[in-house]
Amino acid sequence: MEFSTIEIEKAATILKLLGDKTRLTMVKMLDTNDYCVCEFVEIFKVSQPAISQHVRKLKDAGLVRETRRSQWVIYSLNKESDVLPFVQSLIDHLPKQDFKLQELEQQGLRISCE
Amino acid sequence: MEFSTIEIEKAATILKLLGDKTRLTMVKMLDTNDYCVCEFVEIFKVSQPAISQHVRKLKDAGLVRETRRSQWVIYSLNKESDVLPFVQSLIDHLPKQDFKLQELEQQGLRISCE
DNA sequence: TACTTATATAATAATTTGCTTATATAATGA
DNA sequence: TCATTATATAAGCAAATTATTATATAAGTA
Repeated sequence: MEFSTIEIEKAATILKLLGDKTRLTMVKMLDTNDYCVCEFVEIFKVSQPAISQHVRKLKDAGLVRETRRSQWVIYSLNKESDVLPFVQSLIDHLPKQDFKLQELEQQGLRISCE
Repeated sequence: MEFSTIEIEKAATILKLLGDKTRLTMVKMLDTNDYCVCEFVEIFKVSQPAISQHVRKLKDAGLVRETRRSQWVIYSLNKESDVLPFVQSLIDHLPKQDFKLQELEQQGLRISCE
């Protein structure tokens, strides 16, 4: 076997989670940068509660972590997730989403909370 | 880029399709053997129409092909699907399901339509 | 031809999903 | 303290999903 394997049931759960364009894009974006909720709101053109609900599902699956930095909550990929290798091999097939970050910057909407 | 990429939207559609334990298992099984509907019915403990509906979704996505051999309809992976590389890299992480075939054979339920 | 076996399709019901709006909580700053 | 900004949670609703049962179609066989 080439790779470490993951139980079919667990894999199906992850695939279902990522079988949504918004969440899949979020995970691909988080592969190269951290993002706060308000940035996702700008990018995905849906309501703030909708975004909160998506990131919550990712968090419940252990795929992302959240860190509060003053009034913002920053989301990042959880490098310690046991399913990350599986997820990583999957998102490696997706085109980079860096242009979304650049759009944010051009609109002056990138958060930098230092 | 290491791999050929697949559009995010297309990827999300495939992941949603495979985000179901039954369909994901089917695809993993079809990676090493062809199966007919009645065999899937035995294996998955759901009704025959439920199985037909699952394989239909896989077929609509171009992931499997069907061949009629006398009264049986045999399903196989469509080697020409443009998303097969993506799907393949994903199911490579799943444990082999050969034991299911062996169970079928032990119960005398393996179809051989020659 | 009539019966059996294998499969597909239609109709339907229960559950889940993904959004919305309204509201609560948490941190910041005047 | 009070207002503002960022985020989370709750409630409600429409659409999608996945199973079921009933029925249609297709092939094989007596």
